[in-house]
Amino acid sequence: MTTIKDVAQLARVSVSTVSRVINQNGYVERDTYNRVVAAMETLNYKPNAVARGLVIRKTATLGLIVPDVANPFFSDVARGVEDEAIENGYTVILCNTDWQVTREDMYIQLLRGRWVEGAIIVGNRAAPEFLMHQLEDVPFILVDSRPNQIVNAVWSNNLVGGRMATQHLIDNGCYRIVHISGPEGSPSALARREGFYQAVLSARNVQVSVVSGDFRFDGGYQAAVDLLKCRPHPNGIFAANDMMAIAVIQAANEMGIRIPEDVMLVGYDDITMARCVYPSLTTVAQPAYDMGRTASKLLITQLKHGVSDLQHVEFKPELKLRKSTERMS
Amino acid sequence: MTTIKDVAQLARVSVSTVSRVINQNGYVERDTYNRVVAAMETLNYKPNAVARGLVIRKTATLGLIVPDVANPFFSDVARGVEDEAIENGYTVILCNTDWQVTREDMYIQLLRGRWVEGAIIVGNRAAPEFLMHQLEDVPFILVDSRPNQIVNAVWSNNLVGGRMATQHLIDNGCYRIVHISGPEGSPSALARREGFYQAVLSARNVQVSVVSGDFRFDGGYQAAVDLLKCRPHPNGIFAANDMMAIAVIQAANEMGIRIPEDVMLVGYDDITMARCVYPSLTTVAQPAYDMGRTASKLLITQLKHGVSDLQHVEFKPELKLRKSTERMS
DNA sequence: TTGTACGCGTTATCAG
DNA sequence: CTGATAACGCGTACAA
Repeated sequence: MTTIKDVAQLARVSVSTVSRVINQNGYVERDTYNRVVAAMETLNYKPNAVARGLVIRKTATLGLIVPDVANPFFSDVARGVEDEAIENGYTVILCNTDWQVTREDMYIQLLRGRWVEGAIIVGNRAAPEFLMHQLEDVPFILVDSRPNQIVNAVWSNNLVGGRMATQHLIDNGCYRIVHISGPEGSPSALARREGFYQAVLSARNVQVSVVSGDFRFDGGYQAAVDLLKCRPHPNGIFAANDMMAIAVIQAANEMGIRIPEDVMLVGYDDITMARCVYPSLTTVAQPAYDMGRTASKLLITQLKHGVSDLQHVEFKPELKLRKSTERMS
Repeated sequence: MTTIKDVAQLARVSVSTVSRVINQNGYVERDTYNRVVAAMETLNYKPNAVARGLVIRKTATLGLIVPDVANPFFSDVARGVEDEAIENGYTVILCNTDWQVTREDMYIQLLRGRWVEGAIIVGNRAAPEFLMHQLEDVPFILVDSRPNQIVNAVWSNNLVGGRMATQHLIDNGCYRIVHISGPEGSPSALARREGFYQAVLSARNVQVSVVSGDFRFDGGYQAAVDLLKCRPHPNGIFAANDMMAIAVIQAANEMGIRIPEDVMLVGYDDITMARCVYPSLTTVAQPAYDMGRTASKLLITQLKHGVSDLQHVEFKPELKLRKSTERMS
């Protein structure tokens, strides 16, 4: 391990001089500068970010809390976050909560201890007030969360999205509609469900029900099998995300139930695969990568230029029409 | 910001005593212990991991370098890595290289500076010798890399996998076979391609060619369109990963080319979606999550119990037969 | 233009 | 059982 001291010794200067050339501040003569640079080279010296962080009280790291990176939506968000971060010299710590508030909380404590400069919290379960309290003075931004007026957030309107999806089923003549919802406590899942209720409430002659899923393939598959076993089975399904919708397709295929003839299906997220499954999946699109990137950018801007006004960026959900809701006749 | 000093003051003890109760080492009387705990509670004190890291020279963080977390294979690996890490008190820093060695190198430098205790490098481009030099004394493990005898690694045999995939096409009567390869420099892509060559070499009367892809949907799509425009177009395609294979399906569908009737298709990875696309995708499976988890565990074991022997874990690739290579007649 | 000395928040080594 | 005190590696007044 080579330290600034070793460099100083080799270059026959003091540590402060070395520090000056590293940070490009203060005056240092051309000659000494070169000696120092040479010394750093030969020693293959890398400044120690830990020690440095301790004194300047900045770590140049961000915490990223997502429910599950293995979920395509969140992994896209994560990629956006990291891309923006690294371009600005920040590093990101990855945390998976599986939608458990206890894990969310655990990670927040951990990140605080690690002195992250800011946090990006995706699909959070905990209330914003609670988060503010837990994070204390570390700035953070919510992604894919419930809208609120008190903390920074980038989101897309899941209420409207859920309504659009459901309305689309109604418009296509579905009258036994079920919603496979996301995990309890996922704000976006909640909003989508609310949108579902709003849409069916203003419709007439539709039977509706909601079963709970977990945003994962397996959970969606189970729900779908149970659902499609019923007689009569639903003729319209709105799955709270694409993973579960695709699971529905899988289950339907195996059970010999045709989509869209026997049951129409709408998903949410518009992950890459949505257009490649069979039948291709009608879904509500959200720009995952951009959402992550935007959140990261907003947070970093705040970190660099001091506290700013409350930032709210809203992306519009967009219904992508595909085969899974195409009327046949 | 509250420090150990504040706690000490409030509890009317010295910082060393507070340190003792935090780290559960040394003797401390029941009474003082309680006072200290109480003080920590009321001040909402969190030990500072940065300062702590500086003195004990450990940061309890791992670096995770992947080509692209947005790729389902790598995001599964990432999830496995993080799960094992957090259970052992480690935190992980996420890095995306897009298969660029310069970025790989950049991140390694960065991680070294951050004093990560170990690194997990997935799908690395750089040579192991180079990595050893760059990482110096920070232990690391390779995932999904080219087999070698000098560094720790967990991998699945991509050579065999590639051969299996290709042989399967040959066995099904394909005689104009093309391989859409992964990005140049991806070790797994290279090995799969080699497996492809081995298989076709021992076959007779097959025309073969290789076009280069990038492991991404868009690249695969482009390649597929170009390929399927040819007359006569190939009647067997082995795509180096599922994302590209699914892109092939998409392109074929759009061009009115039937799979498997007109062209058979094999992918690689067996991502969740592989069974849900239409036609369902024959592919070579690798246990992404387990690979990540195993790598993480091996690395951590080494970190905890000191340097150990060279570790090589090999997972067996497994051909999953599905519709995309089903003979029709 | 350069060097000295102190402090960042913690742990660890000693005395007591 | 407890308390000073010296590190850890680096940035930065302040002095020279």
